[in-house]
Amino acid sequence: MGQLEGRRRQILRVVIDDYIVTAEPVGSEAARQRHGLEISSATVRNEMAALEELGYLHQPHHSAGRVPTDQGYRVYVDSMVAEEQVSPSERLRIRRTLAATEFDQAVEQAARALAVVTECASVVASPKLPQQVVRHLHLIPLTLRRAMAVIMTDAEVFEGKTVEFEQPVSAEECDRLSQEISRRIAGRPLSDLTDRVLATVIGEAAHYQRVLDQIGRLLRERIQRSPARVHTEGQANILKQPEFQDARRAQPVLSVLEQGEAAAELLGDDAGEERGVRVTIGAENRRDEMKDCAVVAATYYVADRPTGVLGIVGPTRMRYGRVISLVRFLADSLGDTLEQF
Amino acid sequence: MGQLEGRRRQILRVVIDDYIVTAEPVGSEAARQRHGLEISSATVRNEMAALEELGYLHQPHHSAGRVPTDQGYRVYVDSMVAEEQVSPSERLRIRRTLAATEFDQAVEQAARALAVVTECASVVASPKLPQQVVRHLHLIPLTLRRAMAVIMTDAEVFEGKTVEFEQPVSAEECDRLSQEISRRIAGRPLSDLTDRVLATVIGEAAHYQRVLDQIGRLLRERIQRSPARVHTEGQANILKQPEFQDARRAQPVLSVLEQGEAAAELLGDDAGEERGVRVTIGAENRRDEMKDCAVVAATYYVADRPTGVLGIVGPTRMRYGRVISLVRFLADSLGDTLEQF
DNA sequence: ACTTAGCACTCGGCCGAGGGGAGTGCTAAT
DNA sequence: ATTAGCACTCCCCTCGGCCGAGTGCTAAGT
Repeated sequence: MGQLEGRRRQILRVVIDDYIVTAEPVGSEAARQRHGLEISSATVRNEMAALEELGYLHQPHHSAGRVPTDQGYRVYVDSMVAEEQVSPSERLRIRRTLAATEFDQAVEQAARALAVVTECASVVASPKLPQQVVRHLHLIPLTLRRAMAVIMTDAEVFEGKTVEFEQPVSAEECDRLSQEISRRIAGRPLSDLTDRVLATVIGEAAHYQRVLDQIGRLLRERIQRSPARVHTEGQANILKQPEFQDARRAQPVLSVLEQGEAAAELLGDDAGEERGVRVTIGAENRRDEMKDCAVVAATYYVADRPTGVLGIVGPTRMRYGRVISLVRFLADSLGDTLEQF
Repeated sequence: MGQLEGRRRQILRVVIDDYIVTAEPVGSEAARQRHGLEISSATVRNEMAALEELGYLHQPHHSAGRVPTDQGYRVYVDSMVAEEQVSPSERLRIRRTLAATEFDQAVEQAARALAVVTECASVVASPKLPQQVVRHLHLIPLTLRRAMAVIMTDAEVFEGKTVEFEQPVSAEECDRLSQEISRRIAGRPLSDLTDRVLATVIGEAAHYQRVLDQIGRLLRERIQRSPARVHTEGQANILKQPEFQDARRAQPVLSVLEQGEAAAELLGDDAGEERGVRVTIGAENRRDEMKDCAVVAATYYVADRPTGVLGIVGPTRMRYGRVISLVRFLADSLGDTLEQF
């Protein structure tokens, strides 16, 4: 696809810049005036016609101004958007918010902060389980024959099914057992903990075999269903956007956001190996409910391991420069915060 | 507020029944026909005018049909709505869903189920902290000088701030300490655990004083801020309602739902001592963003102690009969589910 | 005294026409 | 290659008129 050369490029940029602010189709004269172009509106018109031909702009109807297409936004994001620095005061506010949280609320707070500053809906998919590293496992005795397993990883604490003992186990034994197991599995990623591994973990404690089996099963189930905790905030922000004034247009978008897994997928929770901010525009999204939305997402890292993914969902007409910076900043901040524990 | 006598009562009921289905102002003729009244439309008109005078109905404009007022819905809910039984197949589906969950997901699943069956937004405010009973506390060693406290109550597991030791503490010591503390505080409600109580809990272990202080502080903070975990589901359902087609009308409602505490308050998380289902209609709600909404809520009980509150938020025009039954059923089911752990 | 038929009236919603305005595409001149 | 000029297109808003649903009132009926 033809490289866009100087002036034409500039005009595309101007149109998009303008549209992002006004949410109205941009006419040739408006574009010229508002951005101080030194050429006549007729020339602008010619260029616009060419840009439409090339698929970067679209005309809602004959004799209306132009509106960017997904493809238009694509080249805008890839090569023309100026990243707006996050202001120091904002940086500070966000850092403070995160610093004040407890471990289990960091993810939630990050989502909230992101929603507030971007004025979009935010999604934070907390750690993909298989990659989390086990830190500690503890069996909390419920009765003499039952206990609940609580597992702490580097990124979250979760509790799971209760496990049953074959014979009564005292609280002290529970502790010993927990210690034993913890010591051996700590530091391994969850995905390592297959049955085989667990089986060899405690060779001697044969009569705890059943417990281990159950813990193994519990872990496996968790990992497979991988119900990556997803926090979504600021869904109501979507309704503030002019393109979503009609509830019927907004409804499918919110529905997808409400399904945690679907939302996480939008952020690219699988392909999320690459560093940096990913932008997915309109029809590029897998879900076609999202064809009028753009997703800006980044993977966050704890101790240099990709740990989770976070981002925002808004109309394709968004302030990419600002949003991209913010998403990057929040990914970094959340990573740092989690790292401190 | 004169008692409504026979026929007038019936007409109010008919109007509301009709409006709930059609979402259109109900005219005298329509009311008469669709519900087989044996009187003429003129009589119906007279009664309607009277009902309007009394404040039960409202006329959007001159020569339009009638629409129920909050007060109209109030008497409808209090004395005329026929509670629709939850169908056995639905009961079964819901029970199954809940039975299949793990402890930490029960609340979430309940919210989801409620949203699906009522087609409204659902809110489940998990346990009010002060009343939760401590089951176990465990210190997970992070380093030799830091540990994270994980507390399990009868209704949830939560982790809290890290605590710092004055001198190195081994993993085994951590366990002993956890045991010690757990044994003494287990069975008490969280609200009991003031500093004084904690101080006397372990008299001898003076050099752990600092740890206890920290745990005390942690608990107190948790209790005071009482960030009752709130799960909201089905927000997008609001957008399906004809009264919320305009995003500007829906936006404030969704905003409130997104703020967990605000949503929980709507359900009456404080006054929630009384058994049974509570219905709050339109302007009765504390938040005036909710003036077009009704809230149907119930407290759920674990082992006969009020534990949390759950309910739905929808337009005032809702199928109260069905929704009330469903909310009651889900409160019971969730209570049962939590009880099993 | 209540009910009902009849009727004039009111109001929202739905055209269809018409004017204004923004913006285009084309052509011809620079 | 650029630009001024111009006719044209289409949206949007408003206005008037019409239709229909529904009312309130009055007068007659039971």
